[in-house]
Amino acid sequence: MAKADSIGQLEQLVLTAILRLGDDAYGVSIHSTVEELTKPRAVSLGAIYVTLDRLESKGMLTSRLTDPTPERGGRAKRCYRLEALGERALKESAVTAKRMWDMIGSALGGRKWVKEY
Amino acid sequence: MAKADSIGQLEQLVLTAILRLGDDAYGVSIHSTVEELTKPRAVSLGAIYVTLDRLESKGMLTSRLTDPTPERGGRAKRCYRLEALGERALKESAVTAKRMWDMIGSALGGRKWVKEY
DNA sequence: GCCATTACTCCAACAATGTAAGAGAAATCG
DNA sequence: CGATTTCTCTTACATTGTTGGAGTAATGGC
Repeated sequence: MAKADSIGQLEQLVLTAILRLGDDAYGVSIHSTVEELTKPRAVSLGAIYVTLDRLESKGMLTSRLTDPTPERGGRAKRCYRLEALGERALKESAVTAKRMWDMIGSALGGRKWVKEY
Repeated sequence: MAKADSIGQLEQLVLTAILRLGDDAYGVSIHSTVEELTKPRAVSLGAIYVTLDRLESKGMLTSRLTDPTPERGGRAKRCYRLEALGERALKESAVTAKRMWDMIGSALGGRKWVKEY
């Protein structure tokens, strides 16, 4: 393994989406939440599933299959749940991200250096 | 190339350090600034140089060799300068990082969920 | 029942990035 | 000169990112 429990960018984004989505975190909803974060950059659905698999095998999250919903095409979903290990890794990487944001802000003079967002 | 101008985690950290260091951005100083951000996680010097090379070949930064300083062992340094392309990529990824931070914060109830930092 | 359609999951192959470990060059000090 | 210190750069490999498409279920209309 690379190191303790470091995670990559997409992994962070995926964990964040799961945290936010709570009980309704499954492939497609996670995908759209992630794209909300990376906008305007797109992310393919496949990338999400691959990342989900890897995070699960690292023990950062667990999954279960739900019953199909009575919607057109609504088939069974695999819902994910954030585990303690995953939450810890997410928080740690978020702190680094925040420090970076602050450093950039102060280096650029504290003024608003970005209008979007 | 992966996509437009997306950059990885270490790349973001390195660009941030260069922005912050201004005229004194070279391998060793960048390394210590990056570790200040990732603390308590360590990063090897080699990782920094490799990343610097890659960023330079992408046109995100340029470098020049400086004259040696009159210090014990003070040899010539290769100083880096952030180019427009790099600054743009950094800002973009920083915005995503900030959105993630905010989403985590609101998902966790707005309370202070981390004491360190 | 069948078929078109929709929502969703998962795999395989490849590209980019992250990381460690160590070799090697240049300068100062005694 | 030789020891020491600061710094750069390379190699080799591990992990993560990304795409594109295959495959499975369920619904609704005919």
